[in-house]
This record gives sequence, structure tokens and C-alpha cells, in this order.
Amino acid sequence: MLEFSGQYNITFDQSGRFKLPPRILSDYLGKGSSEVVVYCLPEGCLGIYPLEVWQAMRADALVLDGGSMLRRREMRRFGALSVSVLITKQGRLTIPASFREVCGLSDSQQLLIGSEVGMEIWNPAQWEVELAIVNKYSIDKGLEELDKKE
Amino acid sequence: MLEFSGQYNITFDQSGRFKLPPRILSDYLGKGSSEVVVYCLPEGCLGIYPLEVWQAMRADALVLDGGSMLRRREMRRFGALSVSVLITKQGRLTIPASFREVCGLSDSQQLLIGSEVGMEIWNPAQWEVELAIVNKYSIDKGLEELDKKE
DNA sequence: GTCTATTTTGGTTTATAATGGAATAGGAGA
DNA sequence: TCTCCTATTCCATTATAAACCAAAATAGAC
Repeated sequence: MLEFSGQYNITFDQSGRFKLPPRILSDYLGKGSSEVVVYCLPEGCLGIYPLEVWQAMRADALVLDGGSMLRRREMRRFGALSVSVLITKQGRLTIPASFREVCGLSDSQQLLIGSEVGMEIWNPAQWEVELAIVNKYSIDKGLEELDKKE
Repeated sequence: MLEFSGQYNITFDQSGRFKLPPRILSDYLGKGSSEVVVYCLPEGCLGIYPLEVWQAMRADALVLDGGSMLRRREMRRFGALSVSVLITKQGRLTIPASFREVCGLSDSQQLLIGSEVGMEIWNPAQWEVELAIVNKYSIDKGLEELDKKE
């Protein structure tokens, strides 16, 4: 069974909550905790990761050396752009308003997109753009491979 | 549960006090003390750190050897630009007027930004600039990764 | 040194927002 | 058609934030 896959329409209510699709809900709960981390990705979407997945991402990015200001910026990036939230008994998730705004997710209708290790929330219009980029990347790669063979 | 993370709007009252969001309040109190250190950062914001965190920062930054004048300057920097304050029973924090002025935080509406080991108070306009810097850094890093793969 | 005015501090109240839960309605599958 | 699952809406409770007020402390004038 594939985890954290597929595309879903989600609807935010007035309080900034949405309901997780049942299948995705069990993907998260299957990790043993109802705590997930919401993280603003530079691509312009929100990542929703199980705590342990996020901790691994964080560890990868950690800057050990560098001046104190660089170090602070790194901590600021993760501190400011991530927050942990709990999935309620009814499978609802509340995304803080500031996080939605930063990523252009103020409308109530958004997309929930699987990314294998977690889900991402995308503005439908921005998702179109991203999908085009992703496709173009694979097509270019394919052409490149062809060129090399010839 | 992630500590000292997220973004919040805060409002200073006429006495220069603001209320800590409940979650952030418990992050500070969880360190065992209601004493925190306010420190002017060169980025143009105010850092609010648990006492022990600030002591570690200070120890890292302090130049141990070097001429006595250099040493005095270091100590002067920490002395002049930091002050300890107490969180009240009601979760309020008073920032001395001089500290707010130095960092351009005279308006009543400001931002409280997580930095993993403490919080920072930012002027909303300045935060926009900083966020752009932080994002550019991660995007550049992402492009770099793509380049390496090709 | 005492009195007064002003600022600061702590607390209370009230309005607003967030949360949790339940009920209803819609759809899919048997 | 019936049943079960899911989605959406609504409501009640709780929590939070802003404003307000009173007491205390500080500073200044006389």
C-alpha cells in the first residue's frame, strides 16, 4: 500500500481547519503519533510531515559551522516556517492563518498532494505551474538521455 | 512538540507590554524559570531567550584572548544590548522602551517569530526583507542540489 | 521630608475567536 | 433499496485577547 500518495481536494472551514481523507489520516496515525509538522516550503506550498520525517529533514539541513548570523538564519528558517499541530479525534487539522497566508492558501479550496513521505497543500493555480515544471524536468531529462545514446 | 516555532502577531500596550501566545509561554516556563533575556541582534530584531540559552550564546561569542580593549568591547556589547526581564503570572512581557527604539519596534503591532531556541520580535516590514533573504537562501540551495544531480 | 502627580504593575471584565462534538445530508457500494 | 461511510454544517463550550480599572510605586515639586 502506497503511503502519502494521490491528489485530493480539501476545504478549509472558517477556523482554518480541514478534514484529512481517511486513507491519509491512517498514513499519519500509522506513524504512532497524531503530531505532525507544518512546514513552509520555498516552492510556495505547505508540507505536512510526520514528526520523525521532519526531524530527519531538519538534521540534513543543519549548518554546523559558519558565523553566528548564518547559524541564526538557519534556525530562523526552521523556527519561523514550521510549527507542530495535532490531528484531532475527528481527523481534522488546523493550519495557523500566518502559514496559509505566506503560501497563498487563503482561499478555502485547496489541493492536498502526496509526496511519499508526507503531504503538501497547494494552491490549485500554483500546482498547475509546479506540475508543468516537474513534467518539463522529466522530458528534458529524457531528451538528454536520448542525446547521449546517439 | 516543536519549541519556539511559528509566527504570531503581538500588540504592545501603552506600557510596552505584550502577551505571549499560550504555547510560547509554556515553552519558556518549561525551562524552569520565568526569567528571559532580551538581546538586540544585529539583524535588526530583538531576541528573547531563556536565560540558559543566552548564557550559552554569550559563552560561544566571547573572545577569550585578545587585547583587553577588544575584550572590553565584547563585554560592552553584551552588557549594553541585553537585559533580563520576568514573565508575569499573566504571561505578559515588558520590553524596555530603549530596546524597542533601537530595533525599530516603536509601533504597537509587531511580529513574534520562532527561532528554535527562543523567539524574535520583528518589525513587520523588516521581516518581509529577512524572509526574502531566508527563502532565497533555501531556493539557491535547492537549485544547487539540482545542478549537482545533472 | 511630605505631598502630589504620573507611571507602572497586577488584576478583572468583556467580547471575540478557537475548539470539540454532534447532527444532518450526500454518495458509494452491497 | 438499504446500509455504511464520508463530508459538511452547525452549535455549545472553552480559551484567548484586548480593554479597562485600581492599587502600588516612582519621581518630582514644594
